[in-house]
Amino acid sequence: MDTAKQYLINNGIKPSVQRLAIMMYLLEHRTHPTVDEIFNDLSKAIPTLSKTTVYNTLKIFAEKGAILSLTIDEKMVRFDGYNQRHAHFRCLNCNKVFDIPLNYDVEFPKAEETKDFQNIETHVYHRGYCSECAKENK
Amino acid sequence: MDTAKQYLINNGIKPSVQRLAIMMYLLEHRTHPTVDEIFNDLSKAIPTLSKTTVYNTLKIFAEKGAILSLTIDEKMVRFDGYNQRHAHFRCLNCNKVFDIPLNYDVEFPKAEETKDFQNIETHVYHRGYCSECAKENK
DNA sequence: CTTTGTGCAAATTCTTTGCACCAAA
DNA sequence: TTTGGTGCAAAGAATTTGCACAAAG
Repeated sequence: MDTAKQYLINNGIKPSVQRLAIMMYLLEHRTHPTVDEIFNDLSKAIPTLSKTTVYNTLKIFAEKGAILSLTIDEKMVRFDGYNQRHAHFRCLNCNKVFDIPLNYDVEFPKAEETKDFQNIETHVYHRGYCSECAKENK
Repeated sequence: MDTAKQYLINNGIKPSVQRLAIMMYLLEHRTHPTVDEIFNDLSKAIPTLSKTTVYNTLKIFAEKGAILSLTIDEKMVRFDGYNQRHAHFRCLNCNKVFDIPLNYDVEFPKAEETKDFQNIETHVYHRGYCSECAKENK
């Protein structure tokens, strides 16, 4: 709770009840939640919460670099409050997103054409079938 | 043209006028076009073309593995007919998507939790500012 | 006070669906 | 004729926008 508050301040984000709740939610739920999931869960505790605020807040968080917005899903954006290096895996059947270890260094290539590019984020995504769904598809 | 036709057949896709045109478009335009871009450009040559057909067709292509669907963009899906290993870079300012070289091997990790996962596709995405936009932001 | 955040409703945009028509085997 | 592809219009779903109100300093 205080950790989340400090984390927001460190990232140049003014804490509010809503922002704190959303940040804490992301820190506690490593499930790459969607806007809807966050909204539905937090609405129980904060009945006045609006989905617009969830959208606004997540946008600010991502812009300030406090969280990562994941585009691995075709339909909607997902969010990740986790700050350690890892890759993602989305199951093409059940659509769940998993964290998976990243054992190698992902470096931005120093090619001629891209040497003036300013790289901010690097993402590694895998798509396939998770252990559960791979079993069923047999 | 014949190449595209053969390519479709090899991937188990029955060629039609529309499908051929879309496949050729993707092979000729390495710009990771969106549905709208494909539709607008091809409408000139095929005035009866419908956006639904573009959607249908791209979906089939991606399912059969003939093309790659890219989720690097927050708003819409992009498509890539290129079949060699490479990574992508999206400019956060101008939103263009670039191909960038992939100099290292991206392997699926053999961790305990993911050992039964069946990996189908691996994507490496970068986000940042392209040379043009990095210059402007100075 | 003044600035900034919140939340409702409406609008926008991308994508999918239902269904009728068309084309090829 | 039967199967599968195409295309229109409508529906659906995620996200954004405009604006009024509330909160914090």
